[in-house]
Amino acid sequence: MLTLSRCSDEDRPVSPPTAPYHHGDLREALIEAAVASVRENGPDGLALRDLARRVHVSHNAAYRHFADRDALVAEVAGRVMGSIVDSMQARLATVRTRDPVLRARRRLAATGRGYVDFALTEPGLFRLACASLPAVSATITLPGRDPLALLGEVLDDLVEVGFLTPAARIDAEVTCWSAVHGFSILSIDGPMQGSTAKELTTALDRVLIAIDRSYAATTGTTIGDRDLIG
Amino acid sequence: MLTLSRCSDEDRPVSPPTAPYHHGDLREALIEAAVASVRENGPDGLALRDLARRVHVSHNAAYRHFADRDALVAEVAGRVMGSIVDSMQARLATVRTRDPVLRARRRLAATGRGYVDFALTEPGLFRLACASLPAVSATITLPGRDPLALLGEVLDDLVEVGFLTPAARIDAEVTCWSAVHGFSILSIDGPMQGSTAKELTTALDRVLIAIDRSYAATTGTTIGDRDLIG
DNA sequence: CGCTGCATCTTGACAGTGTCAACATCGGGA
DNA sequence: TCCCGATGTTGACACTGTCAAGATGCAGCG
Repeated sequence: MLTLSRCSDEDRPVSPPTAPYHHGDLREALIEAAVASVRENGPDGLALRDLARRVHVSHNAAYRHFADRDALVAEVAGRVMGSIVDSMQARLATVRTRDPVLRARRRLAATGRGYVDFALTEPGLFRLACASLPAVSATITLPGRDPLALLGEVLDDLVEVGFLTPAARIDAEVTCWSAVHGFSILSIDGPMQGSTAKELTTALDRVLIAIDRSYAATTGTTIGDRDLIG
Repeated sequence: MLTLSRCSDEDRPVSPPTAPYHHGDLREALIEAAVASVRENGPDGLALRDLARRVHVSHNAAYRHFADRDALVAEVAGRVMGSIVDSMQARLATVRTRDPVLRARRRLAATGRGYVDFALTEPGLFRLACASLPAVSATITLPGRDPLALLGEVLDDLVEVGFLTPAARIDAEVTCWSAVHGFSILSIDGPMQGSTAKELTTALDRVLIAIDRSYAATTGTTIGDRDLIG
């Protein structure tokens, strides 16, 4: 084997045909490449030099657009947060119930389902978002792209329709987010990995029911355990 | 600055006085060094070569005791799990209540408090355990060293005293573990980082109360919201 | 007591990574 | 038109994990 012939560092940064010296939008291209890479190889597989190769640009070109590696992953993590919001909203859109109380309760459950949907569908990206959570929460999350904010709105509705006591509303984000986030982790990396989709669904139902029941107790609302399912 | 004078690779692996060629128990020394390193610099700061320097041994010596880096961190993560169990048990030991039902409920809360205690006290080690959760759950966790198993016992007690319905017992580990795990994450890396100890305590109380209330509802037990506090 | 086998540790090398400094190139405003 | 600043490139350095080969010392056997 030729020892030096394939030093990957010297990979031609010469672009494919018709590529100008200045890349069209290198910043965006790098982010997209990063998303693809994390999707395939998980957060640990992310390497600036590898991204540069994928985009046909020299290593170091990224430094014109990101201060360092962490800045890049923070940006990607921010986008992932946005995608999580999308996933939650997709589930929210499926709630058609008219009755205000039941509707609000089902919307809370839908929020959780959407969150877990994303974790199960994109485990690599989800792990990245978890691992770089400090960086993300340091960043100003764009309005409408923050899962916790969306959760907060749904919880507010729950108070408005009288299902949730204002006292119990305090720190409710923590409880709810914890439940679905923890469930996601256990599902993709913990003892529940390898479970069938059906098993996961019913387990998640139980978690969501537990939350619902907990809040019903604050106002003394009588509920049925299958209210949230269907 | 002298450019080459400090190539750290050539750091003398010559041991301090009185060190034999064969290290006494290199494996254990490496693990302890790893714990110290993670405690200081977090999971990402962990480097085999750095550990070797700390223990005054050449790089590569670790390979006689661990297949690769991942094996080392898996071992460390396993120990961390054990420490988490210790922390939970420390809290369990403080529950002195006689009344069986209230005792079982408080033991569940104590379990959660112990888990969060560890996360707040040792955020670096806690993050390592989270990040390498897949590796840990692949390993056979030693009996009595598994947080989930301990949680399971406490939950069984809750059924025995009639506070928790057998039906609600199903997947209860997931709900409970998710709640405290998620709370820990939010506290050390999420939007709650920077909160005072008091704020965190009352927030955790609310989470634990929500769980308690949820389970009380399954058997129709009437409870007071301050039962778990004090 | 001496020799030999083997687990343990060391040396040396290679590929890969992030990051800094210096240089090249292009496009748009004076 | 020219020049300057943004963008991209080249080259280097320190650091990492990991493999292959050699050195070393203990333990057990003759």
